[in-house]
Amino acid sequence: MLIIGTLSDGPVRYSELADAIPGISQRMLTLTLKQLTRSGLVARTAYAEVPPRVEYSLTGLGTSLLSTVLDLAAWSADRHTEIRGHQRAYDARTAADAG
Amino acid sequence: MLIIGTLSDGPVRYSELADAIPGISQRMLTLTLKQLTRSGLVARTAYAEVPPRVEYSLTGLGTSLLSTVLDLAAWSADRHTEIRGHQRAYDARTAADAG
DNA sequence: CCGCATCCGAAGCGATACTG
DNA sequence: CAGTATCGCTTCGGATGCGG
Repeated sequence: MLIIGTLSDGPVRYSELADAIPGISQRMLTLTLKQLTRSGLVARTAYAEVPPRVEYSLTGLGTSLLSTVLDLAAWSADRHTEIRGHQRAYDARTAADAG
Repeated sequence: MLIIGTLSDGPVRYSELADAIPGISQRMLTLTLKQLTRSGLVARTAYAEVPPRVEYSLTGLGTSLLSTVLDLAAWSADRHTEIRGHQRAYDARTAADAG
């Protein structure tokens, strides 16, 4: 989902994806990009240059998923604080039960 | 996501969720329900009966995510065959490269 | 010089057995 | 019925090496 969202503005390089999605491991990024490419949501373009460059972009199929993903991202951003509050309250309640 | 979608029609029992989501393990179902409850998306209601009964339902916060989740489910159902085709083509190409 | 395959210890999962 | 505790195996993250 985060990868799809990051590709919304056009082609993005591998290292730019890694920077745009903090916390993702190199392994997971490579693996997920491979799955997305395999499923036809993302296109991979390698340029035979020095230094080497690989760009990933959304296909038509990938773009058809974009609006839903952006909806989800907006929902997540809007409710993030509220959800955090619920989690803190829940954890406090759980800690109280444990003590 | 599948849990949210399953709860769209009203309260659902634990075992009904397990039946509605084939392939999910007991562990993952319990763990995910706990996370959703902790985040305030799902409410857990236990009835002191024999046999015991526990119902899970969407909160207001959970319901606010429902439309996006249903969009995603619809997209998934619509594009499923197309995506499978891409995967098969990709695998055939990969196998050819390997051989 | 970037992108990514590979190796290793650690964490997570699914299946099973068991409890209130 | 609705979970929790345990075990074996898969998968993950981080470090390293190499092809293009």
